[in-house]
Amino acid sequence: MNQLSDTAAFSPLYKEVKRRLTGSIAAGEWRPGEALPSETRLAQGFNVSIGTLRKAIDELVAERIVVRHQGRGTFVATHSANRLLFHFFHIVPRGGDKQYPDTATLAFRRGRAEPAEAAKLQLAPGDPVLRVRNLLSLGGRPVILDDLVLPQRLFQDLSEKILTARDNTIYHLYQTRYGINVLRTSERLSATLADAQTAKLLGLKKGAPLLEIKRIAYTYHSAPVELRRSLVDTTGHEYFSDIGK
Amino acid sequence: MNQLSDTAAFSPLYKEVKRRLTGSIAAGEWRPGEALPSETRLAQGFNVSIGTLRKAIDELVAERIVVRHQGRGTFVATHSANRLLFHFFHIVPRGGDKQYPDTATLAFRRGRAEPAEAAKLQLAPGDPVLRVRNLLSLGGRPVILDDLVLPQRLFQDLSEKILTARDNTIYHLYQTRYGINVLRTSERLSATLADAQTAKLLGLKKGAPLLEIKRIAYTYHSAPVELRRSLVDTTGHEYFSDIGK
DNA sequence: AAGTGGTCTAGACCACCAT
DNA sequence: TGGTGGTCTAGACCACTTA
Repeated sequence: MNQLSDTAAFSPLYKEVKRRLTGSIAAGEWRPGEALPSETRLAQGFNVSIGTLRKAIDELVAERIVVRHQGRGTFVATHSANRLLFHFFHIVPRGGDKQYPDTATLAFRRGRAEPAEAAKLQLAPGDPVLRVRNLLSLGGRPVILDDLVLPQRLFQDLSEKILTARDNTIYHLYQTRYGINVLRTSERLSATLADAQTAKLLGLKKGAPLLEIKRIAYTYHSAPVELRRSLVDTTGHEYFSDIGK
Repeated sequence: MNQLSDTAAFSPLYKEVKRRLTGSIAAGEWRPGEALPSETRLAQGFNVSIGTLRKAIDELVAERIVVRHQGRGTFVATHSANRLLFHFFHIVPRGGDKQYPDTATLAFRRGRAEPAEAAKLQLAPGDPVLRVRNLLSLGGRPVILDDLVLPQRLFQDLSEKILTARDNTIYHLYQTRYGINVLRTSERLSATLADAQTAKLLGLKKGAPLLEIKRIAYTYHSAPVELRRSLVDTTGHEYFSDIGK
């Protein structure tokens, strides 16, 4: 008796449940780190069986939108330092263990979106954006130069002070202060040569080989929220990527 | 009444079913492209409920070991050209669509595993290996130089003739001729500069920036089957990586 | 029409966590 | 001890493919 959804397009019941749950999370009904109601209660609330409710949550778990803890409950995923380190940060020492980067903000400016940037961020050309330049160090040595472009609209009151005062990752700041949860990234990598300015910042000679990473970060419903270009000195570090399983 | 597995270690019933299915597939009981028995029959065979059987297959699908087709059956996954293109081949034209590479084999030699290679391939140093050098072209221009190291033991009769006579991807050859199904890869990327020989092969100047990719390819049970080093001219192409969702 | 996978249900029991 | 998620069952019906 629940098979008929009120929308015109057909879709399985558990997809509809998943959509409503995602909507509630995106709307902030349960904040990151908070527990959802128990499966029994949610199933009753949606008027579906526990099996159907669980199938919906299975997919949210697979997409890392929520996390289950047996005996405790189901929680909205957060950007803990560990999650960043193991999920969105791909630079590791050659033959060593992962380590946390130290970030120094070199520049913070307001500007307007170039046409190419606007297209990637789904903005109109000329829309206001924030431009941030960070220098990341690993093991005390500068390794990564990051240039970020953020839609001003999504980060209303973000200032250099707020940015540098954070005591956690930048994605954690997006999440806690602006309710923006980065879930997915798309990256394009290539090799390039250091120009004079970049070489100086990274302590290299002009013309040294650098790994260039262009990233688009997305939140719920594949909405883009950040553009990032990284230049990496791969003398002592590498980018890793595991595909499958 | 099925809860008790005959092994000492506890594990859910569906994991045991999954393990047996993986074992049968790895043993060649059903070849790639062939259909498994229907879910009803499998459930009866394992003496479990259809739900439990489906949960086991769900995980095999997630790991791309099998593929389901509604109304037709469940099939052991194959390395179709499309699967390679969309799953294991990450070089795309800047701002263009994916295309298939043309491969030319430049060298085929027998040798012995260096210590570092042996460790990555889980061999003993000095074990016999095959060394293959391929030049891959996209849009008629050479873009990628590949150097492969393969354990001789896994590719008994592989010769330059067999390698170059293939009419499909190299992973398809592994699968059809040697029963080796590449499921997962682990890659490390860095930037480097072209030496004289590489520059000549790729039509570049010595010292041009190149993307270096070191890959280990794995089959069932995370057994390594191939070592690969790629040098990519990223003038007109990029490496892409999508994380999440 | 027959057979396959896909969805959904209702309920039992187990493993784990907090108290 | 009570509540949570995790596993397992048995069966009904739907959607899709093939003959």
